[in-house]
Amino acid sequence: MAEKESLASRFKKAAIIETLRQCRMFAGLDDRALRELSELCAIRPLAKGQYVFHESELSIGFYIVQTGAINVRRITPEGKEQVINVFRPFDSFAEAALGVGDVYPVDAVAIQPSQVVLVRKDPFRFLLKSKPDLVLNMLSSMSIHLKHLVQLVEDLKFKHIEAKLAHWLFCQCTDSRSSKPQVITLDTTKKVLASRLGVTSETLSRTLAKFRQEKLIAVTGKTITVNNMHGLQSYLEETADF
Amino acid sequence: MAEKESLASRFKKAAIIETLRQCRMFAGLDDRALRELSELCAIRPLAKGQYVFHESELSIGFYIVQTGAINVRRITPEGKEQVINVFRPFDSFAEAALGVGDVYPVDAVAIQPSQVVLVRKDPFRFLLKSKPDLVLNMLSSMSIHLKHLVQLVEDLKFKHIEAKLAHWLFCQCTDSRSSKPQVITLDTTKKVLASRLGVTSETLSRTLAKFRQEKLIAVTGKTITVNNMHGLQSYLEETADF
DNA sequence: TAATTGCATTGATTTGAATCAATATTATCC
DNA sequence: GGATAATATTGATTCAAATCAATGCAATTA
Repeated sequence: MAEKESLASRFKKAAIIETLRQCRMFAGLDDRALRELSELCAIRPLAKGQYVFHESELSIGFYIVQTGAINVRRITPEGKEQVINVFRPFDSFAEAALGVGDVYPVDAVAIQPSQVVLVRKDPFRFLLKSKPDLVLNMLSSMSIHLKHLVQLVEDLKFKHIEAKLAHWLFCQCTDSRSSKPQVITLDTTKKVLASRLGVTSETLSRTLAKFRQEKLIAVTGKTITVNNMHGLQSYLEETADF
Repeated sequence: MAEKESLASRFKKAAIIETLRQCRMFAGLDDRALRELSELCAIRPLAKGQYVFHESELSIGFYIVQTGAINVRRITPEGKEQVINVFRPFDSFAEAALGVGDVYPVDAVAIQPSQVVLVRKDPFRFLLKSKPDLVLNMLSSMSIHLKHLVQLVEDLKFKHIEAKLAHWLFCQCTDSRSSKPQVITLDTTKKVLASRLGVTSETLSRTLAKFRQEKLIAVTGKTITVNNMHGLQSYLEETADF
């Protein structure tokens, strides 16, 4: 009996650790840190329509969605606009509860049968206090993630595929000012890269061919050699149409 | 003379403390912590159109809006403006400057006469070590920022403008499942919304007109009333996975 | 080795959004 | 208030990328 419970408990803990690992806030932490963190977590199963918490309720921590979907209705401090956010697996919500403010300023309700992981506030705070390197890891990891997202947005916002690709290549190069050839190795298929740049694989293929013809790059399988970074940059400055 | 300066200085410090107190990142910190924090801050008054910092500029810290409004954006190679976000009083921006990156990845410019509080990077880093609550608030702020960016990417990744706009409207609604009309109030111009969705203002205008003709929405100035959320959702296609 | 499968390249055609352009409409400033 | 600028709508045209389609290539498996 006790053995069975222990087994179930261990299984739950593993599930919590996996959820934490996939959450943006904890991405990049090592297994030991995640295991320590999981000690202060709990799983809450929720029926459709069930509240995770109500507005003005005393906050006990923040949550990460494991399965299902949670609808959080916020009221911003200044304006009256009520912005809804639907949180899906591995999204965290109610992070504001981490502050010393002791009530939730929002409602959170499951719009599907769901499971959420509760990260208890006080033990979390205590853990951070005793593990300064954990803090630095989290901050730097989130900062890097933010940077990546900003860059992704930049790539997507370029109008022409030539600029998107040139910008992406530019950002992949370790030394973008160097005039020496730089070798980039794709860690995914070209299909995925195309998707990342927001174009079809055919269009990416054509653009790589174009750059190849202009001797700006050389492509062999999954390696791209940038021969003329300056030439590529001209696609960033002006999309001069000939 | 010295007394006058001291008086002005004390007044400024009080203003900084009040700004810090109202900023999400520092909400709930006690007066002593705020006073300590204010020691590493400075006030910068800005004329309309004046830059807080330029892209690629060496970062000296991050900022909190005190009064006015700051437009964080980048200028495309074609010389067009891409709005990342408009920050209003007590919003913080350029927190990414705290990470390893030592330059600002964007421009920040005052769109009204404004005042911002600069939080200097190096002394802040030092302070973090001794103030765990500071860390908690930073974590929550960054986590929320991440969520916003992820949503922006989602908007941009849709292929058709109809899907982008439908998705955006969907995310703005207080209750997306309700069949009752939902009212959304734009806090920016339609130009900015168009930029956010990655299209021209003309295209946004046409798409709003299209949705209006189909009786899905009603538009009056800066308010959009969603009459038929279900009809809008039919415009959502499959989301590209990356 | 041939056969299957998934990825990549290249061509022909279509289409959706950008651009160019003209005109409303709203907001801002003397 | 009226003048001026900024924003918004609508139309005609152009163009870049998607789509449709065929083929090539490389890796896995029998």
